Amino acid sequence: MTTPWSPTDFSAKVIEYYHAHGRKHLPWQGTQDPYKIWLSEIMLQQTQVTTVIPYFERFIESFPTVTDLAQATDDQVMQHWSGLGYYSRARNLHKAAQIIETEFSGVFPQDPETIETLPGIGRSTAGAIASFAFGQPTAILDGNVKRVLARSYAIEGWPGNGKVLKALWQRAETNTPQQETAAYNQAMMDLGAIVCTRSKPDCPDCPLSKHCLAYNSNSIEQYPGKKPKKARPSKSVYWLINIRQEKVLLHKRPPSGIWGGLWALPEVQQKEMSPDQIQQLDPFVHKFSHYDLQVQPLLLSSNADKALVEKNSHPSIMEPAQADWFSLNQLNEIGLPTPVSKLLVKLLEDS
DNA sequence: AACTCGTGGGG
DNA sequence: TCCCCAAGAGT
Repeated sequence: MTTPWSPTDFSAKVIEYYHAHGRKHLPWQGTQDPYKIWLSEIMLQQTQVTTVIPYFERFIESFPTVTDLAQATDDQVMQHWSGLGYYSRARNLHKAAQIIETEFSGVFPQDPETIETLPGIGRSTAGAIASFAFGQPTAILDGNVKRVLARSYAIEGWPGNGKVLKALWQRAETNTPQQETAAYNQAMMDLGAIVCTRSKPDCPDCPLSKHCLAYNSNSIEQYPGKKPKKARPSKSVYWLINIRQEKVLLHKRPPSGIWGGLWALPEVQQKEMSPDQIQQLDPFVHKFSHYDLQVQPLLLSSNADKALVEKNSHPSIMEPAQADWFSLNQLNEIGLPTPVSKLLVKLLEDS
């Protein structure tokens, strides 16, 4: 019977791993600038490191400080997030930058409770910023830490479950050391990303294997518990492609809902145009994590009734979407959903 | 508590 | 190809 790690021995092993093998040269490391650390933490939410790196570099180049970000337009910010997904992150980031400017005189708050009041920053992200930027002894609990803790202490159940999450936070708080917290937090994520991976973990080389309850009971695969799977629904829509004088008509999507704040092709559920006014392009399926979107792109001929298009493009009369015409160059200055961007690029290549 | 919110990597 | 899920947060 294996005895579990004591919190002090656990954190000592983890910190030792940081000095020997931890990641220290990612683009947002080697600085204590809270703005850069904050930006990286937001981009890294549910997004892999290799995906984030080029977005982070471009973003910092265009908006080097929180003041630059606060003063940027919505479209500028969304353009820099285009393709990264979870666009509420970008809208909340922009809002938070303006709050920091107006309510905190441009100075990033240091205590975790205040940091967590900013939009888009939850408990774990607040803990990460407070420890990395300000050296505070705050705990984090991202996917990596959840996996390492669930295995080390054989914490059963899916982390999305409230009780399981509470148990994981309890263990995270207990094990987070008061000293060298930043090194500990970074190393926990490094262990999860490099050694304690979700498939084929490298237990023989893990500094925590000696007292890892899952490893020593040969039940690594049971931890963390898996998310219950559900059927993915499917939606069908038409996208209207209306090109006049080298410009394409786009609509700005409302702030809430899918692709909020991005410019997309006008979308309708049914087509009410006569067949001679439209050309059906190749249909395709865009797969989200929670549903499939079946898209039938419709290329409108130049004599199609524009008024009809406009009418169909506004599902709600109460809240008409913002619409505008964009030239090819202007498409680089706004946020576009990935499938819209791909479709337009393909269309322009063919013509 | 359960659901929503993107996209891409890797098995 | 299909499926899981990533440095989670908001509602």
